[in-house]
Amino acid sequence: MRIATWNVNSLRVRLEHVIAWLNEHRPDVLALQETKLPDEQFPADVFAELGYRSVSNGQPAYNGVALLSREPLEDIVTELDTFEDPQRRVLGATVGGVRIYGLYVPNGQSLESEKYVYKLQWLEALRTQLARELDRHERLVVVGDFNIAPEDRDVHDPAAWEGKIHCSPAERAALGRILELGLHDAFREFEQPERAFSWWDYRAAAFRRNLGLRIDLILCSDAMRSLLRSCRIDVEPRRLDRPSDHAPVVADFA
DNA sequence: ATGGTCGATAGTCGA
Repeated sequence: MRIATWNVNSLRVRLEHVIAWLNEHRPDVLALQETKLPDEQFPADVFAELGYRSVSNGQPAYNGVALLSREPLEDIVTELDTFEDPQRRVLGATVGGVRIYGLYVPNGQSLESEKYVYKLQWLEALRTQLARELDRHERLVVVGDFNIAPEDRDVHDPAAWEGKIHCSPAERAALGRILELGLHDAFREFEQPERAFSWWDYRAAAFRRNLGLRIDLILCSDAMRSLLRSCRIDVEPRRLDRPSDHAPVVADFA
């Protein structure tokens, strides 16, 4: 089972990139973030032609997540049960006996921002929800744009980013508490190239200089880790014209 | 060079 995640930063703009990528890589499940589309404008028919069912949890202009799947998506959830949130950031479904969550974790903006408080509260509610899901589902995979670089090796310049948004101790601790539930960062289960990132700022030629962060993650439960065969970041779509600022991340399970 | 670029949208906000 191939599971992938991609923050597309507007599905309207990136639709042709997503279509091409689906046809080339044929994941079983693709989680999308920042679709920036209300559900009624989600191009479900386009994906259906490619053999993908889909579910959208969208809103206009901001946020928005979706799941595409070759097999039926069952028991869909669109909320964190313990966190009232008008922002559309969560989509969970069961596919072939695997519980899958696609997430767009709040950015947080800066440590002084109210959005940072919101981010940390949101992550705590996510922890509560994933604990409950693990009680019910041995096979759990949680993917998406976490807006947290787990470790300094996930940051192009750790000194410059020390204590900054995406890298602050509180954010990393919040992610750590989620991992302590019994989840594993699939990417780090394998030997990887150094300076491997999944997001590069549009400014200052950051991609060409590989000045990025690894903030797009695939987490998996113990049972899924035993099935995990590979995990990689596909930087190729970042080279295209009008790219998303994020690259897709792909994990293969037996 | 203390900015830079995108996307959604219609003057700015969010990333």
